[in-house]
Amino acid sequence: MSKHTPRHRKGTDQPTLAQVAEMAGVSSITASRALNSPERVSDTTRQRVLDAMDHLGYVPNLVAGSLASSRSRFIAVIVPSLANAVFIEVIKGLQSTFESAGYQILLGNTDYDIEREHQLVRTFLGWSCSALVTAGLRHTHACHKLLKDCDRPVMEVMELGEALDLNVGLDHVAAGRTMARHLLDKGYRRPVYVGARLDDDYRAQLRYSGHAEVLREADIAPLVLELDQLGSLEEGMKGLERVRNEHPDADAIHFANDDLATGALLHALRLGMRVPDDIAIAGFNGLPLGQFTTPRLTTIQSPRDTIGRLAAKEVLSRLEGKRVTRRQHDVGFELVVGNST
Amino acid sequence: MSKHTPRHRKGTDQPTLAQVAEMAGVSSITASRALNSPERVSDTTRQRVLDAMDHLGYVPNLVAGSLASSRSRFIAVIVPSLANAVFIEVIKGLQSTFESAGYQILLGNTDYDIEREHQLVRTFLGWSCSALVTAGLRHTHACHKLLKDCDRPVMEVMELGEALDLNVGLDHVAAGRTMARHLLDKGYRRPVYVGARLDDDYRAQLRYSGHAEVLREADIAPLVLELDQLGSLEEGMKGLERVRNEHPDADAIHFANDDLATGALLHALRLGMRVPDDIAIAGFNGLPLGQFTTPRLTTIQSPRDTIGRLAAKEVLSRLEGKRVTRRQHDVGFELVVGNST
DNA sequence: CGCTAGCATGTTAGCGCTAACATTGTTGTA
DNA sequence: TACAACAATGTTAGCGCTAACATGCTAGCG
Repeated sequence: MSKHTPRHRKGTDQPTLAQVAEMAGVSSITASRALNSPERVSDTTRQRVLDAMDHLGYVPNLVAGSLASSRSRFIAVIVPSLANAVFIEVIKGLQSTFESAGYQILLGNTDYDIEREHQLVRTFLGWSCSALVTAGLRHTHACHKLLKDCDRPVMEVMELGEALDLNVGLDHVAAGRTMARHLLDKGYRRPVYVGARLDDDYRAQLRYSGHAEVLREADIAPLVLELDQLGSLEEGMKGLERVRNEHPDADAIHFANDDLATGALLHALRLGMRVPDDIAIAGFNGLPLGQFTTPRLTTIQSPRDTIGRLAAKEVLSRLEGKRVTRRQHDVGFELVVGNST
Repeated sequence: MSKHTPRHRKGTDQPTLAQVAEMAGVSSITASRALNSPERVSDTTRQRVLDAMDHLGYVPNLVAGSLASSRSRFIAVIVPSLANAVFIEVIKGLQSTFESAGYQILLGNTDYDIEREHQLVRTFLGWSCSALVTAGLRHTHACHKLLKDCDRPVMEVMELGEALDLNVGLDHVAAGRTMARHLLDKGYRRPVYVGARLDDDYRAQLRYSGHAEVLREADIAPLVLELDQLGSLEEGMKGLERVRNEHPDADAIHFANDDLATGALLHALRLGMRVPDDIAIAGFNGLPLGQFTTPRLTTIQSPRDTIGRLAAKEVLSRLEGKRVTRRQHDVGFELVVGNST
């Protein structure tokens, strides 16, 4: 015979919907509806409920709501780095669109580690996120499976290719080709591609492969040089130094991004080098920074804000149940010719 | 007489702990413990449970766990803007520290609107966040109350002052004074303070008040000029133009931040002006950008990464139940004299 | 050999909310 | 007048997990 000592759990001592409902003299489901589907409750009742909420300082417990409805208004956003302005701008685009649709962003940072991505995906799925947005098409096998089977919109951004579900980005190989062609057209014959951690930042590697392809077609052996830090002015400076030491006859540097390129450009000017006469410098991204230097940086403008906004818009259409016709969107890119090449 | 048609709810069709437990031949609480307090389960049992989880592709439902335990491992982080590198760096500092302690960051962006902050605080409390970190000491009355009564660590960062609970930041008035003094020491007598949206970015306003104070002590009437965009190179360029039109005799510009200052500096160089001879330029923040120009920008270095890390560390101590002795930490600042003043 | 301490595991009862179905009253219409 | 259609509200039963208490078993001790 078990004795029935009544158990007690702590909970938060916040007011609950039931208390609000009692105060307003309605059932708790009515109080719930007053908040979540106000059109299903009469005006007078709704007002009484809202007054009671105000009075008690009620804050809805979204965890409980989420469990009951098995929907959270979370969007998981997974990026490889916060140090790079590119991802920040994509996040901004995503955030403004999702927040105005009443979704909350759950931000995860992988530090360019796909194992970490897998872990983040698990966590976010555990929070019943409504959709996932992740940078890139490369995942661990397990993560790929998880994303494929998770039965909610999955958006892969930044690059185009064979995607799991939705895909917004640009063709990085083509971008690399475009810049390499520009350099050849301008008469440079000994360009060096300088990136950092290319195994991790494989989009930079894709751009390099486009670059190398064009050079080989012109019978020029491609040269590549790899740095340690992904995108900083400081590291760009080191990049310039290393090119001067290791490839003293180089006539152009094609940097993997604008941060590196601008760092090198400003350093070159400081050393009294003439850009582009002594050495030409090109970047990738089209950050404002590079457009404020003298000479202006030659770069490739990527529509980062557009990626964020478009990705969010497509995910929202899916969440609203609309049939999505196009799963893939190429946002393109634009060669911006400055005076540094 | 009610008929008892058995009801069915959908849920997610994901495997549950109960299924894992059944497969492993244990009760669900044991399966739960195998994950959350492994030291309370024997090695063999734990292994059987973990195998079953693997086999079923189990992903823990964190929403349910959170509801049951009324703890969420979320840290709410509220910043006024993502456009500003300063907040990004603070976020990075917070993120790396919290993530390695197993907490997930919930990011909110107020766009410098304290009503929006209030709304975000409500949402995040609704998610049972373990702690809140917010930028600044100014809140709506209702938000202040909510934060005061929410019974979890609240950390206010960026500026020092009368805080709700924990506080990590620096003295912006003193920073403004320091830069103004530097300008006077260097012999400038007609400096203009240039900021943007000072009512919203009230920390810039605080710096101005320090600046103005020092000028008045030297019997110089402070001048201020207000721009529309908070921090962009482009807007800094406009700032320089406006100063030239509206205060043609100005000999120095004290910008509210380095983005504006650097934009003005690069623009001045492009126009062929001599800096600091024709006009001196100073900033605030110590972004790498300003240290790469020629001349280097005079600015005030704020330890942004430290703010993030220290804030996270203090919050974690509190979450781990340690008695916190100091609620307030002044991270200080440092005048960095470049060649632009 | 009885007793206690402690470890491994189980039973029960919620956490606070909402889906699904049920009930009541009110209106329109043939 | 009867009845369908609908609008407003209520009842019940979970969502999947873990806190709190309960139990059984082994080891250690005088």
